[in-house]
Amino acid sequence: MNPANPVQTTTTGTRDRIVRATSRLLQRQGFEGTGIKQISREAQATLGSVYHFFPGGKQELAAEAIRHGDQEFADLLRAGLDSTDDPAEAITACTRLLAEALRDSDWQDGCPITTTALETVGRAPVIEQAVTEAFAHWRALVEEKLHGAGIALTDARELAATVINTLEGAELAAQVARSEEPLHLTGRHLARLIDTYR
Amino acid sequence: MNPANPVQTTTTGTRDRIVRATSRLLQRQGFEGTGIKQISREAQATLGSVYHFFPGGKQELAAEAIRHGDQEFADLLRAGLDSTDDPAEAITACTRLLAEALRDSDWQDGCPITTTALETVGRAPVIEQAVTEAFAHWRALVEEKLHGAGIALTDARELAATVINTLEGAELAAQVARSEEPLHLTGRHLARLIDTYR
DNA sequence: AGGCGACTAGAACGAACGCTCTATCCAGGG
DNA sequence: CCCTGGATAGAGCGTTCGTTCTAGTCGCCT
Repeated sequence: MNPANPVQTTTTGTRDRIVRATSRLLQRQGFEGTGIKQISREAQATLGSVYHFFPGGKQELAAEAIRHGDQEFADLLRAGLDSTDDPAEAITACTRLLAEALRDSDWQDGCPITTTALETVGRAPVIEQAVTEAFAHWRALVEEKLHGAGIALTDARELAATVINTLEGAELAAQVARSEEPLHLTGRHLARLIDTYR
Repeated sequence: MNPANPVQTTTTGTRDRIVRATSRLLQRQGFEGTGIKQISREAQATLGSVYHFFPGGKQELAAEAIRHGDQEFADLLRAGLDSTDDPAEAITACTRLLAEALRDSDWQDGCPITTTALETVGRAPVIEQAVTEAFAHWRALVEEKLHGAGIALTDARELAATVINTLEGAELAAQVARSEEPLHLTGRHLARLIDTYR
């Protein structure tokens, strides 16, 4: 319990496995379609462990998994945005990364939080909070890039919101159609839109 | 059974109530979150009636409900698109209608098919088929409008895809944020994008 | 009048759900 | 050496799930 001590590895190991497994399952089958027992099985943990770490039950666990997905998506976004100085090119780089990840997962891994967000909107405040924060987080990353490239702050903020929303929609379309095209197309259109602001 | 006869009212009444109730429930709570018993309760029908009209069970029923939602959304889209000749203005009219409908339902009724689409992608072919057709249907409506307004066919087709995808993303954002703003913002950005093609 | 098919009605099935509970394990401190 | 408390383990609770099944009602055709 000494805060100076390194965290014990077994504990964080189990908790972390549970969160990761939950995040992936929510991404692929949504909140209602994922059972706690399936999570514990997939995470190689027992039911007891799950409720030990998440006494708030499924909702608390899902909220934590959403935060994990938030970070995951933010990492991909950052990788795309940092790949070039040009803001329009940077967005198309993001769509390219998203398309690759989606294809490589056999069209299974779309946005890690959208399905759960839609299922629980207006009925699970703990989860909704995590979702709201994730979207704000992603918008902030894009906004910073656009503003840093010389776009006026208000324009950058508004564009960032549309960029994130459009990426969400394109990812959904790509997943349903099992095709990278909606994402690539969206990349081109977003780049064109951004270029009208310079 | 004479095809010239008017359809018997009671039969279509019950079937129709079941489809409508299913459509609304899928829109609000998704596929996994909606039970057949809840549907029969809400539709004022019995379990027997549900399985009588939809022997394929939950999936067949959901597919039919998706087709219903397809028509519903298409009607709204047409209303927006027909409200003016200018294609860019027409799209913002659509975002306005969507924002109103969402607000008036207390942020409950987003896109009627997205949640179910995400939950069942890659695991319920009957539903996926209906989803694919709905998206294609909506794209076609927008494409026709854009092409009719003088935009080249290829550009119109590509733009239509992005328009639909972006509307999906904006509706999701608006629902989560309980705000009309993402939709209005998207309307302005899409209009701007479309205007670059003229 | 009789029968037939469309439709309604809901009890019952096994399986799975989220969650609670008790029992056990085990490392670190007294 | 035992004690303590975090962590693991899984049986079992009551409920609901999707589906099946049998029984009954009703209107229409011959």
